[in-house]
Amino acid sequence: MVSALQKYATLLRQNEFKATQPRVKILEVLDKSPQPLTASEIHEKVSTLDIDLATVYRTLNKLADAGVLNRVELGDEFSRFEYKRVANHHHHHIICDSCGKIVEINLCNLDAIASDIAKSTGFTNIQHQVVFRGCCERCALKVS
Amino acid sequence: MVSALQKYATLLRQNEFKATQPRVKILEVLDKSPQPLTASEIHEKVSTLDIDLATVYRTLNKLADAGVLNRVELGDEFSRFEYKRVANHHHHHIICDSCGKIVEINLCNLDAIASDIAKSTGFTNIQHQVVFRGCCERCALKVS
DNA sequence: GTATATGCAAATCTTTTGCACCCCT
DNA sequence: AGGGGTGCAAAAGATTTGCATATAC
Repeated sequence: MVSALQKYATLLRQNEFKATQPRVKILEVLDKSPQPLTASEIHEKVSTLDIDLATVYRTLNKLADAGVLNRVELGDEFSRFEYKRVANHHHHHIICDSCGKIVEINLCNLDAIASDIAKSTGFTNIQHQVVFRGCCERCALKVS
Repeated sequence: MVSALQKYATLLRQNEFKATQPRVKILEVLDKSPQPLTASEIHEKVSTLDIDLATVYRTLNKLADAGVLNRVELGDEFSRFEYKRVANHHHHHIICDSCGKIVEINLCNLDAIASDIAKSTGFTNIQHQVVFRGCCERCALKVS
């Protein structure tokens, strides 16, 4: 228990942040979540500590800027955040249009396309961001 | 001049909308724009007619739902809209991180990936949405 | 004439910010 | 002790909505 929280405190100090209770708790919640979470979802999950929503936002922004978290945009009005488990591990997500479930996708062959785009548009330093949407297995059963 | 506006009026009536002045003007602005526009950008461009921003939003949402416009999400806080020139013409966009310029991308080989994802995740009916970001030629010159 | 669309104002929702106080280090 | 971090409240910015009036058909 204590050692688990130490892990987050150490991670914070390594990135020149003070290891405060709100930050440790937020990291714990994100580490344990199987999918990226919105600020509001995180705020609910840490409600036992009465952490202010503004603190959640400030923490998420700072940790994402420092590279401790990934900021995930899925094309709706929310920014989501996920614990970065492997440094720079490149992946994408698929979100269920019906229930909002999000699953990680590890296939990606867009780098070849990027060089074609560079050639045709003159853009350089091309990054990409992909979101898949669909209907998850559970929701497919409900509908039919 | 009149015939050009007739084109939008006809398009509106074909989709069971009344051909009002605000709607015709909004369609004209989007048709003439080389890139997708935000509600606020459209509102500025139609400022000669004193169209309310709420009307712009309502028009954009209805026309996008009806399939007359494409709703474009580029991972920032704005929804953008583009005139649909060819029915269901599938494409993506690249946006310059420096000046915000948006260019259309017509390459897309993600359909093959979609079937792999279906196999590994159980999701069905998979759509995708891709945003490329980079530095456009003009901005690359400025920086160097 | 009637249903629909618009303008105006107010509300909603996510996210940010100012400021006084608190607590890591 | 000192400076960053937090809570609280208010603000900001995109988008939506209620309602009375205006307009297309």
